[in-house]
Amino acid sequence: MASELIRTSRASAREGREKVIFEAARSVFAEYGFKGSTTAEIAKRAEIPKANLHYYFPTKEALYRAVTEDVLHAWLEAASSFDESADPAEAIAAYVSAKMDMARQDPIGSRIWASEILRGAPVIGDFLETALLDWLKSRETIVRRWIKAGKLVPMEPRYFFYMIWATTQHYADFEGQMMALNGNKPLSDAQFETAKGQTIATLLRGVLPSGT
Amino acid sequence: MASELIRTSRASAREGREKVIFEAARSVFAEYGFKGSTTAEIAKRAEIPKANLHYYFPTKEALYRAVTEDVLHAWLEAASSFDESADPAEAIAAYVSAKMDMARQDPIGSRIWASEILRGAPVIGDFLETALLDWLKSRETIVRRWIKAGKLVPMEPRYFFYMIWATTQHYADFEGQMMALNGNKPLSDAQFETAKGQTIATLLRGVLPSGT
DNA sequence: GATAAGTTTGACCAATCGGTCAATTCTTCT
DNA sequence: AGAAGAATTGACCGATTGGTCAAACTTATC
Repeated sequence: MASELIRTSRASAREGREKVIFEAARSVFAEYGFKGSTTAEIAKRAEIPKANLHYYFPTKEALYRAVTEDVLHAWLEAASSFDESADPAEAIAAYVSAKMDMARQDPIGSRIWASEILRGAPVIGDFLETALLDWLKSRETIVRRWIKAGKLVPMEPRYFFYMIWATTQHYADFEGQMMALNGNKPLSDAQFETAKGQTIATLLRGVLPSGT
Repeated sequence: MASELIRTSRASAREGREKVIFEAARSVFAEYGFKGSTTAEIAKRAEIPKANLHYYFPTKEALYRAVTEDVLHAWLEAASSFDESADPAEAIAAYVSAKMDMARQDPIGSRIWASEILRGAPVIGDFLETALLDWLKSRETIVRRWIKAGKLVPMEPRYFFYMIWATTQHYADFEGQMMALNGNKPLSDAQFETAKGQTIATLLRGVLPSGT
């Protein structure tokens, strides 16, 4: 009983320390990519000695993999918000909205993803060719069905998803550029909501048949 | 006369060697970012000894600055293809087309840009706050005029440009992801033309008043 | 063909890299 | 209190980093 509580407390203390390192690693990897990141810098941001970091994560690569898998997990969660049972406008709006919110709440995750792709996706390559491809194929089928039903304009679904991914990713990856264009301040909540609403509106108007 | 010719020949030989190093540097910087890149790797891709690289470019930073300024130059050229005298549909189509072609022809340049932004734009920061901001402001004015004239749907022009930048950039930066989703082959010319046409069509339908 | 300038290169340097290790301190359990 | 394990840390290791340098080699000029 007591031992269990204590073990739990110890375990949760460990979890806490792991999380501090994990978050430090996320920010460094997002900024410098895998090669450009150093365990010394990660340890510094986590405010622990470097040797202690290697006690929790034996290698830089192990830490990077942990961070990357977490990003994958978040991606899959957002992906599930594309609902085939809904009508196209609702499904697209919900999906874009979820991805925009993700970019807003976790820009670092998006940047790690971008950094991985830029480097040739050595770690998430498998995921792209399997889970992501499966997801895309199944959604293409849905979109094609909607097109046939006259609910969407004729198009190649794939490139439409690329537009969605591009735009939502942009709000995370190019935050620095947007800040420079916004008086060196990040987008306010109001600005972001405007951007999100307008993005959804433009995309929907772009693929919904006129007169809808 | 002879001396001039010879000097020219020597100078052009130098130019040629500089270009080899320059291109090697572009590919390495695009892949690993500034911090993750090494002069050894750049020298290897340029097929020269590292010491020789430092003869032409004294420091890694000098080489990176040269590469970055070149990217800026290309950006400005594409920017000029947004023609205020044209009608909105034409101006937007021409601009998106130019940016898509740029992403296709020089994905490495786009990736260097992205990598810079991810790292907080230490080198091109000034450019973003001056030239890019000026460009954006002037184009916002034009777009607002079009909106007032009823030629475009009401919107915040800024976020529309973000959509354009995002999408075009995506075709360069996420080529790896698109390849993974395309049987590990890059987009064919035909696929790319389809993507480009569809992107332009969707964006135009998204901002042109219905019945246009 | 001698001289000077421009170019190439292996050897080398201090600093930093990812990672190890043994000594120490802290926690938990009996 | 004391044994046993978990966690912490400074010192250290070989490899790699950006960059230097002097010696050798080319090229252009008289």
